[in-house]
Amino acid sequence: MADLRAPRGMHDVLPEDSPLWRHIRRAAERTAARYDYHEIITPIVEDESVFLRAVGAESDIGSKEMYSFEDRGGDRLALRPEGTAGVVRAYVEHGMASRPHPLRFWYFGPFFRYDRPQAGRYRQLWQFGVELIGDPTPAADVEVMDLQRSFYAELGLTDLTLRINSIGTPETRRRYVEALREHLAPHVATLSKDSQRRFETNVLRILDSKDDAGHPAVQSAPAIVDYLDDEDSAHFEAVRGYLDALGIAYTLDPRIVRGLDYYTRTVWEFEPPEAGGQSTVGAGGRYDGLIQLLGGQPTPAVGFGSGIERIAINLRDRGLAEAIEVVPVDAVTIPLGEAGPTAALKLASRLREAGLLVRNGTPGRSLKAQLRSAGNSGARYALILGDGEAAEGTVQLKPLAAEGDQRALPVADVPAALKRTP
RNA sequence: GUGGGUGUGGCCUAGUGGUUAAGGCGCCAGGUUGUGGCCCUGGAGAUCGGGGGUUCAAGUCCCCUCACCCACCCCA
Repeated sequence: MADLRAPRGMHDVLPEDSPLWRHIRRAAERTAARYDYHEIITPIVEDESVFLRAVGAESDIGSKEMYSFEDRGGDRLALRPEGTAGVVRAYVEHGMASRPHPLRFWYFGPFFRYDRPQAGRYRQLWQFGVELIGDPTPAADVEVMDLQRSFYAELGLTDLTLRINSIGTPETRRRYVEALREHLAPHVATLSKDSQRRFETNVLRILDSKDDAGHPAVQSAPAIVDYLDDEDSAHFEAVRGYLDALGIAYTLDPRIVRGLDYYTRTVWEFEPPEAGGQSTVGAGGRYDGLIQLLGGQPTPAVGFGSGIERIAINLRDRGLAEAIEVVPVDAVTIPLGEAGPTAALKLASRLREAGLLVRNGTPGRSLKAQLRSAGNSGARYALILGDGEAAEGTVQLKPLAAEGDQRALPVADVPAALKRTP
């Protein structure tokens, strides 16, 4: 066992895993472009207060899952635990309020949460997310949901279920929490230990409890949608109408409550059909209060974040990861003798300028060893260059994964011979 | 933070308390001087996660610890 290893909960993406990641990233880029979203790249580190104000110092993320530290100048900084706060900070800092609204952003990058690792949960995780800022209409919520749906569909994940809920305003939640507490109070003693704890700390979470899912008091609990005011109700109604019009299937789930403080009104999650532990692939919601919270003008906004690792897990589970195309090597040079290495270097360079994908062989190894390694690389051709070939300006073109017989040909003719036939 | 499971070369695995820890995959080399894939031969590579203990003897039993996996919790 190596004594040096990646930090706990953090993973290397090895070259053999990269094609899958690139595949996902490209799907994200293409989807965002189709909806006219623009990439924003914010620092991986922010002032700690950016996150504390956004996610709430009381939330788990804010209170115990942040990688916070003091830099040499004494500033309190933190590795970003999520994407929205940084985007909103940039929006406010750069005075984007004066740009024509709405504004559409997307991001793709690593995030950090100090949490105990398990399946689908990592201390460094990657997310693709979008933010639509300055559009208060229900159509904006649905545009973002539809973008997310389209992203998954492009990857072949067409069986995810969309669950939605509305959690209204902070005021709605306050009233609802009160009602919920009142409803559950007589039954606290019969709930699980975790739920008893949550009764004090975070009542909403009881609705999410695995242990108490079948508990009569939990099943008969009031739903937050019944506590929405007229405007929030109308908004949610409209969201559902648009989803229906688009033919996007969804289920109402009154148990989606959210750990982050900044969400308002519509919240949603995409989950695989056989939902297990860390199964949510991506989740989003409206956050009409956040921009003001971070020092901007009151501005409505909506967005989602989606975990790349969880997407990768789902693609692998469904056998969708193998189908990803890897561009094959066109040729491998095989230098032999005294003059081979120079000739190989020159030919390889020339072929690459012609747009071909060429691996240069390692001088000094036997022909047999070089051919073996060339064959394993999946290359279409081997280009054998020894003293004889160098002297007469030719090369032995040997098909490996391609059709045909080996033949000698002038170096100048190689680019044409290697041209891929479509 | 809580609970359960698992740690043997790069990977997968074998190994009733008893010589130098075995095999497969992979890697390297060779099977005559320049021709891959199949086959054959050889080689490199493991202080059996780490530390303590029991024993004449520990990969094997006990304790501690670390890591990974899984679940809770939490979250996207």
